[in-house]
Amino acid sequence: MDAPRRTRIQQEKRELILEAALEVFSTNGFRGSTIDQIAEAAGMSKPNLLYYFRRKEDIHETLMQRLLDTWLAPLRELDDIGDPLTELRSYIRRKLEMARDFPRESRLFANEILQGAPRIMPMLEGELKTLVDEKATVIKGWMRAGKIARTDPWHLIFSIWATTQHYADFDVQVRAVLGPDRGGDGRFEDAARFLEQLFIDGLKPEG
Amino acid sequence: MDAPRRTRIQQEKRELILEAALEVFSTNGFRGSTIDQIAEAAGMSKPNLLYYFRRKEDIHETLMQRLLDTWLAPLRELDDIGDPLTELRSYIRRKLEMARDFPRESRLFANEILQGAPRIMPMLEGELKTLVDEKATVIKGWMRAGKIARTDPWHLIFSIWATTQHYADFDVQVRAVLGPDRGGDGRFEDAARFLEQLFIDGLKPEG
DNA sequence: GCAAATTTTGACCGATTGGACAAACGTTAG
DNA sequence: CTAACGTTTGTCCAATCGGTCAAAATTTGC
Repeated sequence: MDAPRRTRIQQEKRELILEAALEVFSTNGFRGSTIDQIAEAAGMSKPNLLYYFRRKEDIHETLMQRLLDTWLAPLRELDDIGDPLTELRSYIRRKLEMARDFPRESRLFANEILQGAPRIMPMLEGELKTLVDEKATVIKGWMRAGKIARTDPWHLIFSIWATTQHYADFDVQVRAVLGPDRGGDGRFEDAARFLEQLFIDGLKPEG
Repeated sequence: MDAPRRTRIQQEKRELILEAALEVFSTNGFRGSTIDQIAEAAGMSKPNLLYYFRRKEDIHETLMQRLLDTWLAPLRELDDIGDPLTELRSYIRRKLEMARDFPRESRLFANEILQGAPRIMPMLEGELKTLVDEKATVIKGWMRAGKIARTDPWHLIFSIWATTQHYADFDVQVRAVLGPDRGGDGRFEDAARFLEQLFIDGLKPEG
């Protein structure tokens, strides 16, 4: 690997650009975003931005690489030690917190997948699949031990991704449907309570 | 309302264009799609296409209007008659079938929401919110009657949307993770089985 | 303080884009 | 057959796009 060897200004400005690009890319998609938009959001001129990143794709690629690490962190933490139901509950909670705290990252990822994941397909089939398969084995162990109900571990993970990321990716729809009164900051706590109940007990009446 | 008064050729060609545009828009987003791409997919020249739809936005708008009707149909069908758990089960099944049979429509919708729903926001706050509120009342009735567990009806509906649409919107990721053997046509039946179990019984071990 | 290296800018370029337009071509009703 | 109408095409345009480049301004190392 090549040593970056970056100036102080380079480090700062690159961060500034990446922050601006995250904002722009996550709301307009890659092709829907222009270098001018990113440059303006970063408070600099287009040629100046291109001094730090020579191509538009380089910005997107750098953003993507950083994203993937933090994005998979919660799943990596899912561990065999501790009570299985508690482990799953806290995985759901962590994912929901990420949707709340990093909605732009979630949307950037969603945009990429929606468009067929042209730039991260190898990572999906490689690193991601390996990690999920590994965790699926852990979950299967819990099922064999009678700690949680027997079901499909892969689709379980999908459903956790889907329900939690929904609150970032479909945020405008969630807020529109909940309305001004219920769509405020409390919506994430409501979601957390609901998801816990759903994943643990399901919908069938008690008794 | 103005009478369309369309020729036979106009009807046919407009359908052809809309079909091509659905394909292109759903995979590239609005800004990521060009009139040339749509024209080529429809097998006609760009000026010819512009004879039937004067602006690119007109195509998208027409597509969106049609989409919304069919998109909300399953929720409209959710009815007070019949067994509540059965009703919910078949709502989930219908939504999953739509994800399987109309993935392009799902992605078109997801793209629009991801970008802040600039063109359908009034519909989300109006028609959609009204419908969801109405069905939430029905579900609340089921809870009061002890037919299903007490929980938040709105977030329940969100979670059904999220889990089912995930199989259309994140299809490439689902297939990449499941791999060639489990990612084939059977993945929807696996998903249906899993979701039914999740929503009815949850994950806690039987006993 | 000065020279070298780094950063910023304005002007510019070719390619692509959404769209206009008039002329050519086809279809249809009388 | 023909005139009116509907359809298709080639050409063109202005705006926007990603990106280049050399010169100016600034920072940095000594």
